[in-house]
Amino acid sequence: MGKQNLARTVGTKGMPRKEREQLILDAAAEEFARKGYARGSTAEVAARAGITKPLIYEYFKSRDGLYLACVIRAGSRLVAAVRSAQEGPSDITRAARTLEAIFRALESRVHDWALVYDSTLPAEGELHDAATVYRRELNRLGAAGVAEVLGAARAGEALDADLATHLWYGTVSAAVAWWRHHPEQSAEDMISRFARLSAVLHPR
Amino acid sequence: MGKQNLARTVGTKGMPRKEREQLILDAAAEEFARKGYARGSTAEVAARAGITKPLIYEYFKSRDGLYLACVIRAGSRLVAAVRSAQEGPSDITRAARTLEAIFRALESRVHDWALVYDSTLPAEGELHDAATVYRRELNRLGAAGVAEVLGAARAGEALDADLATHLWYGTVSAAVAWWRHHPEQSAEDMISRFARLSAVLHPR
DNA sequence: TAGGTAAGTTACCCCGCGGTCACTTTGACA
DNA sequence: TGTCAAAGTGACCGCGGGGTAACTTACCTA
Repeated sequence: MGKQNLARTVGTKGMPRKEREQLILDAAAEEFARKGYARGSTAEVAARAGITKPLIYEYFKSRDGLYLACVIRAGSRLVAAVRSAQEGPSDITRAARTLEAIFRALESRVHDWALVYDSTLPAEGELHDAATVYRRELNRLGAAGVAEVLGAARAGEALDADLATHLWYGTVSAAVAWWRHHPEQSAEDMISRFARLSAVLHPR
Repeated sequence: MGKQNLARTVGTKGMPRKEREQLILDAAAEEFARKGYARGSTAEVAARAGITKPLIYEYFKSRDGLYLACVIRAGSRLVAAVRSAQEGPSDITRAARTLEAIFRALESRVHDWALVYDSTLPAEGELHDAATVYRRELNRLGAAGVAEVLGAARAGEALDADLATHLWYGTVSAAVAWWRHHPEQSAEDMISRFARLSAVLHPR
């Protein structure tokens, strides 16, 4: 008795491991989102988290390991949100629902998007693979909505659909980037802005 | 006589200065566009250009000076192309003309776009200022086209117009990024793809 | 309260890259 | 063909950042 959770607390200096882990991840997400994968530094992350560099390596093995954890957390959250927005009618409204889900998921976590879509990630390797998994899945889900907007306009070649999907996420990325410069906007604000614009562009 | 252009040719080892300058700029543009400002290295640029590092510093003073020259060349070309596309009727066709001008200007120079819109540029300083000048000008020109598409839909707030302009360039950037992955496409191909897509999205 | 173990830190190594200096090579002209 | 200035290079420095070894500190148990 009194021994079963010994290993959990022994040596705990100041903070339980899980909690500190999230703290580091928060700091890293902010740092990497601000400066990008290429320019973000582990020392800076440590400073933000109020600890020192070696502790980060104790927790995450390497700089890439740290970024990987960030991407996984951000990516899986996003995918879950977008996935749950797929329920409902399979018509033009799906694209709007998807978009709204993205904005709501990013509320007060705007930088998560930048982690998954960081353009300075290496072109190969574990990190690239992980990011690609989330991008591909978000792409797949987004493509469904895009396809329904394009509707029966089957005329286009296969590449047109591919391009359209890229444009979709390019546009969303631009919107998110704009949002980061206007942090006073709520998710609902963004949603209604987008609704207004798309009404002008696509009057049905 | 025979002395007036002495200073031009004396010591010319292998190649006149202007020519080598363009050669270095080509190599740098490719390197920086591939890896981004943050990760591009001067040694690699030198290798691509078939010379050594100190010569780059002889020609361009510093790494930032080199990038600056790249941005100026790329940015001024783009601005000139887009500007000349503004002549013509002030109606919905302007946005299309602007877009076409961009694609044509980028034919066989796709990476020029990435140089001006590189997201890893420092947030302040001479380099940032220069890039901002071109971005702002392209933005201003693009905004005119966007405004005419939005038309009399004055209903939106002022911020909506700002957002719309950002979305415009986000979308163009996405298209250019897609183009870089499909280099076999010609500018005309891209233009007609875009025409098809926008016809579906915005049937008038 | 003694001691053992995990948590956390200090001080260091190493490498890549921006940047430079002293030296060598080239070619136009007398 | 010898000379001299410009063109070009090899070898080096300093610094910043990833990564690690060895020490110190805090907490839990007996």
